[in-house]
Amino acid sequence: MSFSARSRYGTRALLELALQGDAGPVSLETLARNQGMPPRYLSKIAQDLKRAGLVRSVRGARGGYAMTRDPADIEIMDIVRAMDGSVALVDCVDDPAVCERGEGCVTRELWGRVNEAMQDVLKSATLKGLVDKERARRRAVARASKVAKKRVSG
Amino acid sequence: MSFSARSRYGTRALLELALQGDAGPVSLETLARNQGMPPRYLSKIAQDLKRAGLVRSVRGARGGYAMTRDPADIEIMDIVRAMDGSVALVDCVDDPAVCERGEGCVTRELWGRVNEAMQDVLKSATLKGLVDKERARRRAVARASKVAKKRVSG
DNA sequence: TAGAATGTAGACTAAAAGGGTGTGGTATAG
DNA sequence: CTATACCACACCCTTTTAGTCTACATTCTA
Repeated sequence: MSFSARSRYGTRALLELALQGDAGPVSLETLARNQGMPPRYLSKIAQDLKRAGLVRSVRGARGGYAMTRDPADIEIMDIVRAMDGSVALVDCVDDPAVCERGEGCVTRELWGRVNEAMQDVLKSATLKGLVDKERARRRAVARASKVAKKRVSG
Repeated sequence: MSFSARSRYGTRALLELALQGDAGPVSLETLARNQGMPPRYLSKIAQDLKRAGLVRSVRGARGGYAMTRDPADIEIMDIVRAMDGSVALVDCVDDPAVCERGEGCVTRELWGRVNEAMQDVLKSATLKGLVDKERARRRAVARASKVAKKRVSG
């Protein structure tokens, strides 16, 4: 029971893309380097993000990937779903037929509640939320290092 | 990202055990049969439940497994933890050292929130809760079938 | 006390999933 | 034309998962 590297990488790739703004497509190389991910693996992930319509690609020299929509309109849930296919902690939650125990199963109802709690967070968080937090964090870091320098030189 | 069979079996085993009440130990055979689980596999699971102190075992003829505490004092979280070791959706949530990105990672903070949401449900649900629901369900089923019979005969 | 019914221990295995690499393309800017 | 991208897809390795098998220890009951 854990998030796949796919989902985590996918989210970070999209985060990086959004951070880069609209200055033309960003290459896999850059995305991978900036976020510390295996470039070749990321290339597969990028394909899936593209298939899901979360990014578009530009081929050829100076190509790369770019956002297709406003980060505010991308729920993290969308990313996870694109990466892992489903976001169900237990199959029978989505598809009762999977289990002969069927509807009345009390444990299933429980897993369903857990599932829902998880998805609620995933749905309420957007890419924009991540971007804003990351920008704030970077500002804070920059400020702190300026203070540190001042202290050293002073 | 899904619950292991271990956790699900473990929970159902405990549920069945609690449903049986205090009429002496219940054998693996019975537990497995009543809940539709592979008996041999369940035997391993039962070992782990025992190691976690969630059940005790009685060896020899007419032996089996029995509860060690009030179902109201067993959180589903306890069971899942006993079965899967950890209940973290992503390692770095428990152990920051896992990831060189460290504290400031905004995605990590997000996974942490998801994790927490999930664990909240797992902690708030107790075995007693499951038992009560299952008893209620069975009563409802019994009532429905009585009505059906009446209708047929009447 | 024999033997049937039980749990205990741990090696073993088959299949799947997960994470990642490699190779040989195709498109496009300059 | 060529360097720089993406693209498709086969391949590989390791770990995990779910489950079985064998041999053994304990205890009830006849």
